Amino acid sequence: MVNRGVPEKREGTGEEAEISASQRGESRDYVLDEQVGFILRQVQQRHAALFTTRVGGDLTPTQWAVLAKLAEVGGMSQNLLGRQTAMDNVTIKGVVERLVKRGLLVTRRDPADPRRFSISLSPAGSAVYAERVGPAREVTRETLEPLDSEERDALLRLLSKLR
Amino acid sequence: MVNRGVPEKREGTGEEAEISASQRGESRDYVLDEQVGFILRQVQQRHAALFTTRVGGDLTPTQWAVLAKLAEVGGMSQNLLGRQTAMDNVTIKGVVERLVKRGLLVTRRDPADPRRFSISLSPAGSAVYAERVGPAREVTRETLEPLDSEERDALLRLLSKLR
DNA sequence: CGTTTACTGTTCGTATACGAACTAAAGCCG
DNA sequence: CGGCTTTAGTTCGTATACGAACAGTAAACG
Repeated sequence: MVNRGVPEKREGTGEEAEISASQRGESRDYVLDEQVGFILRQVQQRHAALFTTRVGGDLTPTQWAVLAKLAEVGGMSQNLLGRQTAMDNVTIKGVVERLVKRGLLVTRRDPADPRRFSISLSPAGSAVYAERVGPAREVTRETLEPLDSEERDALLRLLSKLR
Repeated sequence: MVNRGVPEKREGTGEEAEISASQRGESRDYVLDEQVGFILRQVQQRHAALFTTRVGGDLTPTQWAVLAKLAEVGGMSQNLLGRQTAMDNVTIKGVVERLVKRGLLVTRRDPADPRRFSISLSPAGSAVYAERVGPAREVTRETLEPLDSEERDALLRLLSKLR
């Protein structure tokens, strides 16, 4: 049903505004709703909404990722933490800053390398993690709820290939 | 106390981090890298990077979505456009605003309903769409490149269920 | 040893994304 | 008609996300 041949070609440039490209039929079928990037964005929006509902609006998915990673492997430098949680060094800085301000993280200068400082969970951070890891699992479960067990495995396998 | 045979490795940063929940074994296995939300975020990051490379940094995926939707179905109100492109009314406002400022969109008040105005592509907007729809297709192709044809269909089918 | 390169963290600017609260106008209904 | 609800669009505030450019230090290497 979907045209898969993909012969690339030609754009007529001199055109009138009101007649859309697809209406002229000159560009084969670029349907927004079928583009993987657009679908991905919507799935992530749904996930984020579930996260807010279940885990709570005072913790965002990115902030949770930081707490979870630190709970998982312990303290590490800010930049490494960013890499482990898929954030660039500007983003991780902001996230850490806000979590420190809320008392969930503690930072301390690394004596071996004065450029970096080690970041770890505070007792309050550990408590928040312990308290919300259940809801966080629920979010994962609910996100995948429309799929059966076999489909879930397949999806995670395929998505992981695209990371 | 649940002591499984899974040895949690410490990082060699030479510090005594808090004892993590997973190290205590009190929370069964919440591994960030296996959570669908975390994977989704990474896949979207990869897609966004490809988009910037291929389509160009002066157009974001969301801006492209607006152009593509308008090219597909023609003019419509701002809020409807937002719904069609999966943006809330605040986000779509900002996106439209920036595209109007760049001359890619035109707006005009709806005489039948003075609250709303109709948004459509300007000639310049149509030209930009025609010029970049090819690269945009490339982005979709490259994003899915790690998968074979069968896997791509499966992924899109599964993702669509989670929208 | 000193130079070059790489890494850590920073600030600045721009662009999504969304909750909350608001104005104004349309639609509905008794 | 008048009142209630819904919708279209706006403003404000906060939180990712990332490119670009920067300073300071570590590491590599000749």
